[in-house]
Amino acid sequence: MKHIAESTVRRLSLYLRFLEELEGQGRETISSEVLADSGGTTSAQVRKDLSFFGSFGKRGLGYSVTALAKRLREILGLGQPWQVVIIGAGKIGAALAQYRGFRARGFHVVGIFDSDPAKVGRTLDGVTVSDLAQLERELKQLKPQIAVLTVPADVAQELVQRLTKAGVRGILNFAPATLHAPDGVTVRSVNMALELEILSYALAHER
Amino acid sequence: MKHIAESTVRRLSLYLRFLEELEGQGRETISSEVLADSGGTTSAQVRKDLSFFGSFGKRGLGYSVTALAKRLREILGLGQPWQVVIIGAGKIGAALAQYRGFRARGFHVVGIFDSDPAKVGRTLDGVTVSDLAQLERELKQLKPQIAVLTVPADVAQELVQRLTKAGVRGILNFAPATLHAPDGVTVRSVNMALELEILSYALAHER
DNA sequence: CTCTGTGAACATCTTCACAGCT
DNA sequence: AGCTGTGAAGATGTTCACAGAG
Repeated sequence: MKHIAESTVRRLSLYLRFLEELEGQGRETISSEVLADSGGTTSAQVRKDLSFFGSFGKRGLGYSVTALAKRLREILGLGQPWQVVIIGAGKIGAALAQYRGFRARGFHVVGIFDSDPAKVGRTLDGVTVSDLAQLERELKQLKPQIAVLTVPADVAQELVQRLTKAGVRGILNFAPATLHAPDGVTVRSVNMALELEILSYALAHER
Repeated sequence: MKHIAESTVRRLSLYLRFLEELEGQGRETISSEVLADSGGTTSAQVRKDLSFFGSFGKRGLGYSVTALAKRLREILGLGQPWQVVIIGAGKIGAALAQYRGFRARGFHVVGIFDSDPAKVGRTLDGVTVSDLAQLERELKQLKPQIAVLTVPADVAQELVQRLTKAGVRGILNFAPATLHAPDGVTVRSVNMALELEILSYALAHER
């Protein structure tokens, strides 16, 4: 398969979110025009995005809401559930552990780890916080494909190594650090302070 | 000034983070090559990014760490502090209110609002949660330039209207919704579930 | 001789515009 | 007639490669 741009994948997720809303409303078909508005883009962009994966629409009619939603779930890899572990049970880690949006999308939090003895043993949304020292041992059982990193920046890279060695293939990083991972392991970083700085730039440069 | 790509602004933030680390270490100059490694990019990209704003380096030598850091702070609009209000004192709102990285960068949380009576009156990191019904009245005093939205998706757009009317010019949105704002108001969205879905796509399509 | 600054070449992403199904 | 699917054109972002300052 040809390489697909991240911006395309991001839009596919937005389309899916909107399609699921429409499914709930019992709507049967939708045009690229309406789908475009929901994601803040253009109808041509919608059609181009979808065309990379096949022809799902009917000319003169539009797309079947349920069929397209199903197809998008497959494309995005949401057909099967993913096992997720959260590393770091601080404020953000705890908030994510209890975030309903994850489970709703098929991301199951199966483990939470922290090195702080005061946090180990607590339960967050039905999952007990384990000692980070037991990470390798527990991952053998849990076999998560994805890890969410909410630890201080200075230990983040070290944890990428440990997680990778334990078989994790995707990491969502919230630490303000540039991380390196071996081939075959995908790392995405979300950096709240950086998002505010981009906003700051925009405000400072308004004419 | 010519329009600057978001990807460029994002990299400038990363360069600044690394430069501040170097400042702490007492290092005086740095080459585009080393700066590139820190942000996961190339030396040509670094020089191009900086060239949009002027010539800050010395050929044969590199860039002065302190001078470049100072210049980047100005460019990013971090010269003066920003007043920030957080709308929504749930898990994520509370976590952000207490996040050290914001204050360190000159983003001051001056107000937190929630509509839940159980949360109003609580204190988070020295700021008392106010009733959302009092938003307009309190914003007249606080005069924040930036708002962080951590509310349910179905009320997010309505709050964009209220905040915009009250003079807020930048919104960082954590609700899973596509928001529309009038000209002159910048909205950025961070969507955790969507980031996991992009990861899911990458894992599902590994060869 | 080193390392910046920058046009030019290249690659990638978006928009246009229209042929062709339904 | 309506709306998709898609090459081609256009816009935007990145890399190359080298002249030239220190």
